[in-house]
Amino acid sequence: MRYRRIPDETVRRLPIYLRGLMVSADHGREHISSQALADFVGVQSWQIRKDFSYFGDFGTRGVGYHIEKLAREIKRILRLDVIRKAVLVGVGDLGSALLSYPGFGGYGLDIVAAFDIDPQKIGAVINGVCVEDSSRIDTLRDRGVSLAIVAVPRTAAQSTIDRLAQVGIRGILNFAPCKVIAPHRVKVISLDIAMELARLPYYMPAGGAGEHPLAGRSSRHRAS
Amino acid sequence: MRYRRIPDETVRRLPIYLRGLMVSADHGREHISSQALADFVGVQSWQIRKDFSYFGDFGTRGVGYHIEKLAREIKRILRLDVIRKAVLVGVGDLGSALLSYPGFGGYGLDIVAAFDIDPQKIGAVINGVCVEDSSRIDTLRDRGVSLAIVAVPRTAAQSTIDRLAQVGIRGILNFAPCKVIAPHRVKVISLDIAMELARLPYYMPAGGAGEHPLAGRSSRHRAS
DNA sequence: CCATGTGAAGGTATTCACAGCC
DNA sequence: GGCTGTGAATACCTTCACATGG
Repeated sequence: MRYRRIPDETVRRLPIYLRGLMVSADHGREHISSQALADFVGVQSWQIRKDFSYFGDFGTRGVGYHIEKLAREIKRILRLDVIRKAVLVGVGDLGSALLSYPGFGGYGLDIVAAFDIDPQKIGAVINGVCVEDSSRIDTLRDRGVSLAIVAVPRTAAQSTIDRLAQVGIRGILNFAPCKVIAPHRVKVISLDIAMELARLPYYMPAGGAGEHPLAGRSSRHRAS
Repeated sequence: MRYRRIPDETVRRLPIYLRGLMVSADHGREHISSQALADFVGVQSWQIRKDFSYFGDFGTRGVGYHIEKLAREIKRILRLDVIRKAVLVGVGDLGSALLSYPGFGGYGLDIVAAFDIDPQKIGAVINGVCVEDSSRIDTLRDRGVSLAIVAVPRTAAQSTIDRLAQVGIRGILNFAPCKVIAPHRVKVISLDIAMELARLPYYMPAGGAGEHPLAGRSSRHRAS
């Protein structure tokens, strides 16, 4: 059935499929079955078919999915079919690493500017991007940027996000380990690296010292 | 009711509560209500109470939760009640940033070693940790390390994880953008930064160019 | 009274099994 | 024969409403 609402969990998996398809496309094959893609990306084949079923029929029965076409379609759905400009705020260790991070290009994401309040850092050029003073965030209004990555200390996160929201940024990836709020028109996704690592010990099978008896090995959902 | 299985989604939120409690403890208060904690961490109050209900009665009706006691209890459940040693493999830009990342300590996580194959990097000291040759991963067997962070290129991820599994690592946080497999006794959580950023455009309310009509503003689950 | 803890209801996502089509 | 697409069944999680206890 076409055009049901796409579940959030499906949206979460679409980039995984896209990543797999982009790598898979290099292998020279033209079509791929849900089973083959499943093996490649680590999701069950029926889950893949179900996910794809939410937005029409891309597959050919008996053949599989046309890799190129499917990748294009997923990009369209995720709105990754245009180059999108992003900026980085907070050029600390993590921020610098993100500026040099090669993975964004594959999704059509392009970091075009970086900001920091530290005079020592302003003027530095990292991976072709010049670090500007944070006060110049205001100039973003006219630069056609829709995305921002926030890698500032916790105490500066909320004010940074307020500022970005004011100048028309519409999506923010936040690395600061705290709750932040933004206007409805701005979507924020938060990523707390330490928290992810902190989740690991719970799932590690017993084997060290005193262990509690609760941890179920269940996890149907997102294994990671 | 005590001792039902703890839902995965609850486990995912426990570190959020812990983070909030640790910050909140500094404010001098001794007790906190589910409502106050809810406002602070950005989760609904009944969700918090439900989550806590899976592992016994920590609260006092009419008063709230004892911050110190609750934090200790959450740490115990997440098995963060001991200092855990972690290692980093892959000292590139991201790896270096992670070595300097100050957030792990709060959860009792301590990065005690780092590995890379690049001779240029071996011997360097970052944040008090000396970079060793990757061949020395084998020496981990006797160093009492249970966690590893993998920040190597995609092509090296699987072999790195195989190696870590062999020497007794039991939990891995993987930053390489690909599917990886590990023995059952090893829990892997994967984090693909570019993929998170790629998820943003889908959720950004219309306002630019041609937009598709599907994006529901639903998202009951994890807003981020 | 105030705030917790929890059955019950409601909603969402996963999993199955197979009809339908190439 | 092989593979997709999907209703139905199942499992899980969220949300509500209120009994229960300090």
